[in-house]
Amino acid sequence: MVRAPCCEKMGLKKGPWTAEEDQILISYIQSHGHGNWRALPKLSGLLRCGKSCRLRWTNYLNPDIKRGNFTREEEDVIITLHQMHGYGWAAIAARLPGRTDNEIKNVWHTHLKKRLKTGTETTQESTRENQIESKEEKPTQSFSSTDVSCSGTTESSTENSQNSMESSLIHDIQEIDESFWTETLQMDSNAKKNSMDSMELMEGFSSKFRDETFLLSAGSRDEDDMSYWLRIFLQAEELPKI
DNA sequence: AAAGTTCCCAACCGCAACTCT
DNA sequence: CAGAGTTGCGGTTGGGAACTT
Repeated sequence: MVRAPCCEKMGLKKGPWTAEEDQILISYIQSHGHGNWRALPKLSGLLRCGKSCRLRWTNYLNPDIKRGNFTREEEDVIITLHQMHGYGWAAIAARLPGRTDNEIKNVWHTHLKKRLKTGTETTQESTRENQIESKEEKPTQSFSSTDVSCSGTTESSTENSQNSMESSLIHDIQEIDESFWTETLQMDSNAKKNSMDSMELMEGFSSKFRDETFLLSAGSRDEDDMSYWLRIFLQAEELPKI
């Protein structure tokens, strides 16, 4: 497969985006959508390659993106899913509404890796990080709950109660077997074919669960409540094949 | 206050998968 | 079915901000 020439084309701008460029991209997508990224720069008048436009939009300008720091719960979700998926950032991002794969990747490399390391150094559990570092063997569903809950070693007493809740959730996550992810990823693939985006997929999940009524035990729906999504994952094992 | 170092994140690169003709 | 074009993903990097000496 011959790679299509991209930014090396003369005349295309690289580097940080200016506010004007952002505005052009936003207004163009708002009025025309982004059917063809490659044609978008030409049509919108931007001196950027389509790839750069797509990245700028998906990682920064998209209004669906949740800005700001990651919550403790989000970080724990990343750690947990990472231990299951390996470096499947896109798969993890699909399960953290409003977060991008790039963002998650950055958080992992800047915070979570260290956090895990610090945690593992202070406990008897030092093997997991080594396994992760050793270039990601196939992700496995069998891991110790202490691997995750040990992260962040010096917690305040208020955080301790939160940690115990997280530990409980994480313990539940361990119960999800590989077939869940196989099926979920298959759903992702099918959803892509149907042009569903990840949010629609998640909505599909939640409405499906509501239909099944077992969401009754999952608490109230709140887009920003990571516990909600965690519970969705936990109960997804019972999801009938779509 | 200045120089050096570390941290963080937006953006780029290259590959692979997917879609279209 | 093959090949060209397009999109998505993960790895990596450049440079500004924050911190330390």
